[in-house]
Amino acid sequence: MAISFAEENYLKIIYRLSESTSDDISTNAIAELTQNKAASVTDMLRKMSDKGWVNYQKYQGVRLSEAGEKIALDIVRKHRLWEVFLVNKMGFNWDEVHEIAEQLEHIESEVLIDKLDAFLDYPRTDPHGDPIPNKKGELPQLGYIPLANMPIGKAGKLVGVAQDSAVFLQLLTKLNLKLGAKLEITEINAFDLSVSLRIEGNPPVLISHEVAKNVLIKR
Amino acid sequence: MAISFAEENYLKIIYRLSESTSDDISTNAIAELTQNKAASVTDMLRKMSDKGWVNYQKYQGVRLSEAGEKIALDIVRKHRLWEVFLVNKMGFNWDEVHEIAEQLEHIESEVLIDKLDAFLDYPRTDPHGDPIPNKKGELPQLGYIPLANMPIGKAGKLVGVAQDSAVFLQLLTKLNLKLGAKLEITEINAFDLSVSLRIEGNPPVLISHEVAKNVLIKR
DNA sequence: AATAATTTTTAGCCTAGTCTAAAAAATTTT
DNA sequence: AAAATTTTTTAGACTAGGCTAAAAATTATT
Repeated sequence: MAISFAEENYLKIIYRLSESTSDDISTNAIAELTQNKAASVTDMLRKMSDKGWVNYQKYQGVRLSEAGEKIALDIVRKHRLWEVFLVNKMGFNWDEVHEIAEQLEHIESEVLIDKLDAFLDYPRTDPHGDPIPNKKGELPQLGYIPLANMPIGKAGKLVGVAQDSAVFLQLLTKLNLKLGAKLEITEINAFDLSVSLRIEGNPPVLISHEVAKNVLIKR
Repeated sequence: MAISFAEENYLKIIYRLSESTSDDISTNAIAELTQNKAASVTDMLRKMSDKGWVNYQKYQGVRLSEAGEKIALDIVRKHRLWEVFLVNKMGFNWDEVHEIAEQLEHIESEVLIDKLDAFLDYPRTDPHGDPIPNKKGELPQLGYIPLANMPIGKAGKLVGVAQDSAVFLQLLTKLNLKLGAKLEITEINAFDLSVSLRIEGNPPVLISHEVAKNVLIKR
């Protein structure tokens, strides 16, 4: 019973949504990211629940089962490794690779992925700074995450940046974002993923998703 | 109106069948290679005819239209470039790459293929010696083809080999296959693609598909 | 040329994955 | 706590791409 593209996509998206919350994931949230209607999502969740990949109670939302998480991590691993390939070997910019990696992540060959991993010299993060799970589905312990991935309401400390272009660092200075600063996300705007950020207890300021992706924090 | 995986597969298979004959391609031949039933093939041919990719007259077989051949050549180009990648960069053996390339050939990104082509240093043939079409769908003029691709009943002259391992060359000697020999395929066995070969007018001898792939001939 | 065998097509059915419209449940507002 | 709103599910329909069984056309054999 092989897994279909559609099923892989659902699992990946539920995983992504689970990264930034410990709540159950809602039908609507999934519908938005898969670009399907809520009714279609309900259908699919029921089927995937029957297969044991998710735990789903109607009207209550869904979360990945152990088996489902394993599959999702494998897809994420493939996606991120291909992104490294596209940027490091094929010369794409890091903002051009997502759509292509969305396709490549569905290629089925464990040995290919092992060889690709070796060819890329066993990278620990993708070009956006996101960690790459290993074969067993374990995430490398980086000691930091991108600010953009920090759950709303939790505090973290700025420990580094994923980029060191002059313009980026100048912007951080202007925003008063310095190493060691205590940060807390108060809101993420769905429209552009811009982040409302409280710095050292001051009133929140707005920063772009782009900036939030490149600021590294420790919980 | 994007093209589907299934449609790409049909076009590729019709192209492959057209390579070794100038007759129309039969429903049954396509059914065998696509692993579908003849009835399903008929359905699909009707649909692809409506889209203008093939010229199809019921009971008369099918051939690619100009548009269909362009698409088929593009898929063949992608398939063969990915095979070069798998062998030259990822360290696969040339007999392990077909299934993976079958998947990779459906990845949609023109710029990726351009970059891959450059990364591989613009190869003219794939690891099996088959020519790689360029962006415009033109096949490089190699001056030879693998014996395995020679139509039944046509004569050719041995002009080279695609491999130079000792065991392979020893086998050629044993078979009395030497440079300049006049060759003619009398039969191809569907079971293992082994080839019944007449050498210099002598009674036919049997050689494996593996050997036939690595013997290069000029028509 | 008639019959037999083979190939191809038609007709009707099935599954996966999607949709819309309406109903039901949960949540928010008054 | 009742009403209004939002979210989710159900019911029924659609398309792509398959299938089987039977009918029709083509090809081969007597």
